[in-house]
Amino acid sequence: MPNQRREPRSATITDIARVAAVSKSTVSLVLQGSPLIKAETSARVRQAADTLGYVYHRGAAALRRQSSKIVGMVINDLTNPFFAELLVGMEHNLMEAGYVSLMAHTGESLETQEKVLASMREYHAAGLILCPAFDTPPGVLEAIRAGGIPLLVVVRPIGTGDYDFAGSDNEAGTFMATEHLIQRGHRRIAFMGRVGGGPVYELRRIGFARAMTVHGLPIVSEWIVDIPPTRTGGREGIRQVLALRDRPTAAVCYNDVVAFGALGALGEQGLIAGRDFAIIGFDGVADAAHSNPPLSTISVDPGHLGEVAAELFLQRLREPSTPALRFLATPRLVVRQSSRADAP
Amino acid sequence: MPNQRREPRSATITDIARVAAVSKSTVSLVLQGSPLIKAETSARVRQAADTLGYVYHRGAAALRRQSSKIVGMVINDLTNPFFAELLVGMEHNLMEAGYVSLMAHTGESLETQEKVLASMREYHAAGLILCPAFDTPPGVLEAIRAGGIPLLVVVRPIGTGDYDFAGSDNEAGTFMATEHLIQRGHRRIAFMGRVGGGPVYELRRIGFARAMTVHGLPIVSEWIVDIPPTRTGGREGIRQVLALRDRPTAAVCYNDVVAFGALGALGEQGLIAGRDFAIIGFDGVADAAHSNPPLSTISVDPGHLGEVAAELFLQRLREPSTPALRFLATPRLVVRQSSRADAP
DNA sequence: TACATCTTTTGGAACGTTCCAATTTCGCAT
DNA sequence: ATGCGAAATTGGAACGTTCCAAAAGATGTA
Repeated sequence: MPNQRREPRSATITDIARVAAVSKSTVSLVLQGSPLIKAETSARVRQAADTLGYVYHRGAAALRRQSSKIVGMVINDLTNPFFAELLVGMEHNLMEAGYVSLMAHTGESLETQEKVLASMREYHAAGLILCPAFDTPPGVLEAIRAGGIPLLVVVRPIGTGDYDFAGSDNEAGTFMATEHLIQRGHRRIAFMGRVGGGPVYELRRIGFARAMTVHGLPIVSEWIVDIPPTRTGGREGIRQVLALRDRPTAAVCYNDVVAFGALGALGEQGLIAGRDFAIIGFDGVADAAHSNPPLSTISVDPGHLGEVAAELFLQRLREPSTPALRFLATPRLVVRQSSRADAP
Repeated sequence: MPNQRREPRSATITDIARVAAVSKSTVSLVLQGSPLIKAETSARVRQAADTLGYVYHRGAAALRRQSSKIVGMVINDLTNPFFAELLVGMEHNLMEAGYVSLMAHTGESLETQEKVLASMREYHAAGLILCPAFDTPPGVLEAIRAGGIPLLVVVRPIGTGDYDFAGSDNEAGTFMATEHLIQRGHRRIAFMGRVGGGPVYELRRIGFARAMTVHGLPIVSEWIVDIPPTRTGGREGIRQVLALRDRPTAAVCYNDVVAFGALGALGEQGLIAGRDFAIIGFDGVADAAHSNPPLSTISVDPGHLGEVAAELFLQRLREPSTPALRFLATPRLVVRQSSRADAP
């Protein structure tokens, strides 16, 4: 019989006051650790609180002082380990700072994103961290800003306004990735991602294209493979690439998840990445070190990015009216098996 | 200049009352959709609320009616896709039911778990869903129960008390897995996981052992490989297994993550899972379908398990004093490449 | 017109805190 | 004893809701 024996009513500050024979104001001060209260009284109050099994009512406190320790986190896709690791990093540092995360998952649906954002407003979060769903219109930001609530956008920029943002240098990343493959001797290189997949995609594709151009290599339009940015997409992409006449010998993937799909599809064809074909991903999720074969990638260290994002956010909370903060993680090339062999 | 232009003070029910020339009681009733209020008045109130940009203050409401729509979710390891998918499933159904998730990540640390549980109590969550960290002592449950707050334990049972629980039939799962390998002709089969890794490990090992025994196969103690239940652990495990004299031809892995590590390590040795060695995982995470090679696994459909868990929890909230609820997902054998070939 | 009944609206006390202003208590010098 | 400044404590209003009991309005009946 679980959840039986429910307390008659949980103890309040007033109950403590009665037991400790002081006023509730005193109790409040003690609980806040005020130096105004005599040590002796303070001890008595704490004792009473203990025996009553008192638990602080953050809701009531938040109502009175107009501020909460809740931060709303809106995440687009937790099944992508990149976002999971990012979330863990953010949550960790926020918790460290005494905040607690009201989390909502949008699954890339604009509709649910709209819904949860409204909901977070009702909970009077101290601020919002948003990993926007694909194609989030700038109006969404305006709506939040109009509410006067601190907002940090993560990973995917939205529109052109100036808001706090933490992400990574996508163009530099794919530039490095592509250059790495070129240095391995590859000349026909594919780029696999969702065409029109927003600014992140755009920048990554541009970085790819720039590296190709800089090294005097042609960019064949068929090499820009249009697939959903998922594992399935990656599989599909490799199938398309392998079917091309004059087929590429390497592929830069939009992200690690796509790359994982690609590794799988190669294996299916009896090919080994890093021997028969080169694959490089983007993000640097933990799994990349353990895939088959281990995946070369452009790492932005998602966990760390999350922690930095949290710091940025906390800074914003401390300083509500300071110019827009912006952080771009510098990506790092991590070479593993999947791109190790030279081009044929 | 973000977050500027902050509203003087956000509109309250009283403001609406003034504008609509009614009492705040009326406004409250309207907002609750009470049928008591005349349609005409109701419209007027709603209109006023709109123009004021009113946003409902859930905190205040929760304080007054002693109940909240917050559910605390304590998750041990989001970097394991199993838990990420589980979380997504739970969160989805809870949101559907109008609840919002206060999420905290413990990273398998008992200390932070203790801390976040205390914190959730302060937020007066309507209930708690706990994916316990490894080796969580039963005392933790008692503490929560003493607070009289509905609790659902997920995935990992704790001690012997009767509390609401949602998990899967672990023994049946590894039994199936092992039997599947045996039917493929394997006779020397390893089991890789963290020895002493709690009840889930125990049951999975027992299922494995039972299948071996039932089919008259010996269980060699060296085949029970002791590794951390992570990707790295999986790599390490395969290395150990391959080094054994009389080496096994197949391995049942504690979970999919271990299996992924195993696939990677096999590849490193130039071996292909499903041709040179058979691997089967446990959990059925989405990635399993896309690994290299695709991973055979005992699927409990984590997303679905999450949804069911949420339903169980909601039922508990509706019926606070009903006997302990218990759900065990029936695992399903999913055969993919990694175990497809027959034993040599 | 007066009364009963039903519908609609409302005052105000809660919920558990915080914090200002005011009060009491204390220690100490006169 | 008395006064006085500092230290310690306290009363009570506020935060934005809900909801009970009661009041007010509307409608119908005798």
